[in-house]
Amino acid sequence: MGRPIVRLKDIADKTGFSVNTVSLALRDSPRIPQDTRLMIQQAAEALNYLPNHIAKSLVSRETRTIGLVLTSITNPILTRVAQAIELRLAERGYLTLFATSNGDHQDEKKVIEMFRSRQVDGMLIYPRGHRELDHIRRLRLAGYPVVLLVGDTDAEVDVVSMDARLGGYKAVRHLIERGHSRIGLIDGGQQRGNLEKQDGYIRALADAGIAWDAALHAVPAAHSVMAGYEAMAELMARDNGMTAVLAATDSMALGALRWTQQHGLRVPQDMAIVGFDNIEFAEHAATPISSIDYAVDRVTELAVDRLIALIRADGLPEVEITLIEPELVVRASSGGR
Amino acid sequence: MGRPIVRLKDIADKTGFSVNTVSLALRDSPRIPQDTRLMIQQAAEALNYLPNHIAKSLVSRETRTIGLVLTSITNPILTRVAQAIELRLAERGYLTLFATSNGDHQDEKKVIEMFRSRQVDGMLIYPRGHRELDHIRRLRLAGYPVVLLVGDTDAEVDVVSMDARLGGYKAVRHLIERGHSRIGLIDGGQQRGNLEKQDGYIRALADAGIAWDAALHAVPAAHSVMAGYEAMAELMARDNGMTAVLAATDSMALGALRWTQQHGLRVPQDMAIVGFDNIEFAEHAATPISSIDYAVDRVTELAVDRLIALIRADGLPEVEITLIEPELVVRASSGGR
DNA sequence: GTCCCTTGTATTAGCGCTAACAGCCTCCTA
DNA sequence: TAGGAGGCTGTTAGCGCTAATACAAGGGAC
Repeated sequence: MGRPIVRLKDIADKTGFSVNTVSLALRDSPRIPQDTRLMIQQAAEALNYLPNHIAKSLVSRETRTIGLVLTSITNPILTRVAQAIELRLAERGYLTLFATSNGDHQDEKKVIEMFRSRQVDGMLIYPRGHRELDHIRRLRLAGYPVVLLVGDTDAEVDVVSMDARLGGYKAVRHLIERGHSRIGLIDGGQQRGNLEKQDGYIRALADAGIAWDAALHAVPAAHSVMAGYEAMAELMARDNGMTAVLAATDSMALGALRWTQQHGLRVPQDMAIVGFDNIEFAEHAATPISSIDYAVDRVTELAVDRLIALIRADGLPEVEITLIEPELVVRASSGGR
Repeated sequence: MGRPIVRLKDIADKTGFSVNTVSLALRDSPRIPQDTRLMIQQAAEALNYLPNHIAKSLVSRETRTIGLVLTSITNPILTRVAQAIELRLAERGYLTLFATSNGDHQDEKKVIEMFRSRQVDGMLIYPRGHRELDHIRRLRLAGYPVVLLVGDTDAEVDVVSMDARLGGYKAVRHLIERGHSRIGLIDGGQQRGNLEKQDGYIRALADAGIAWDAALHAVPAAHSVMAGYEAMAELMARDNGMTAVLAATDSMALGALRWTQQHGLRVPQDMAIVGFDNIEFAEHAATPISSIDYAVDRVTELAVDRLIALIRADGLPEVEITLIEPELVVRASSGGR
């Protein structure tokens, strides 16, 4: 490869100053007179000098890099989150190292180790599950700035997240207000806030005096449109009197909608549908789908703010859990407009 | 933050060996006898040692990091590409530094400089446009491994990409075969392969003896569903006798479909629709949409292979342009099945 | 003219690691 | 028993940069 690497030394040789003087001049130190500074800066420009960030990091002990750990991105909302985070971090002068855990606990641990080895200044993590946060807690205790992008009040690590429980609650309450009492749940499995969604669902039902009914509960293997379609088929086959359904992601809600279309059900008259995340395709579906909005901007902004606050902090600040109240966007699929 | 950093020195102090011996032992050098090696490795484990990748990079002159430059991710296909790339690079021991250019030329340049400054081993770039590749060509000439993820045969830089021109050609030929001659084009502007798509469109028409008609051409500002919807409205308002439409992305195709639904047009009888990228939501739309498949797996695999080959290469290998022939997936929106 | 202070610069050390080399044993061979 | 060969480990230097310190020259105050 042999790239032509221009170092401070080369500028020093060219201008006749020492490496240290060049370093100071390029950093606009007042200790170097203006004339000298300009001359050195011009020489640097002429040589097309680019500072070696690696060497700088070794000295300064900060890389200005943060690690973003995601599970596999099947859910479109995660990509929006990732992009928004990258953008906000870039604004603050940080680059984003990116890795996916594939929803596997061992992989998640390995990825975090890699990031540590590369001396990232902090990490934003979508953990695989809520039950296994010990390794992340240890990270925090070791003084590593970490913010989880999903979590609960008992995480013992900083969290900035959409309040999925409240989202589930709001969605179901909305359906109950529209007169539904047999409300299905297409769940998302153990991953990423779905236990909270399920919990919100259960509480809203309970508050209305409606008991949990396993016959109304489906847990597909994936989060895809197809998974939603099949879950809907399964629920309908059970002949459970269902008149409304809540899906843990909009993709699955779209799958459910598709099933109703193909089987001659009218939405919302025969079947009301509510999804999660409020992705673009939910709004523009054949029947626009009501959805719990993810508030990507607020979540990512607060998460990045918090992470940078942790990086700048001295000691080990108190854990802060920020759950953002999500809005329900009512559309035709649940009788809106 | 003051994290407790364990260095080789700490292991050396604990075991009584020198730093160098420790370093060799941890790298399983045959020059260190087995017993010593084991003992040192255990000590390292006990201290929870993690090698400092930054320091290693400074010496080895490789960071095992590659930079991925994307335009803004509104197009869902880009996120799939990004994820697939991250995965393949991870398999080969590389981490992915991630940055978006926002479709701005200056930002693109700045991002590339940042990556250089951070000594990435190579870059994968979705350039903003095809007309401004000079800075990337210079990168290549300076010996930097670069692969473009979109491009044309005259790029003078390595390219691995879907053959968008051929995709456009195939889509239009398909529509012509189904009897259409007034075929609209909802274009994607100058960005990311859309000039090629347009060119394919024009050639297919020309081959069938049909002239280009500006009245059938719309160029929305974005790639969103809404943009497709509005472009469709604009095309229909022109009263141009259009019976089929090709959209440069599936998102826009979905917008076009939505317009037809709201205005009582039957698809495909009154209006055939074909999109690009074959995203999940195209397949499961109210009327499943025909689409040119992106072949994410092949593109990303070949791109990563090529990049790593360039990284390992000695000199400056010949430019290699790989355009992958895309398949047309015919669905109901253009009369399939 | 001495002293001190400022100004501008060079020198040195060190970040954590690797690579090249040097040195000291022990053991074998002639 | 001298001499060499190997095995094992330590020493030194250097990656490109920054920070601390040293130092030389010039200018003022007394």
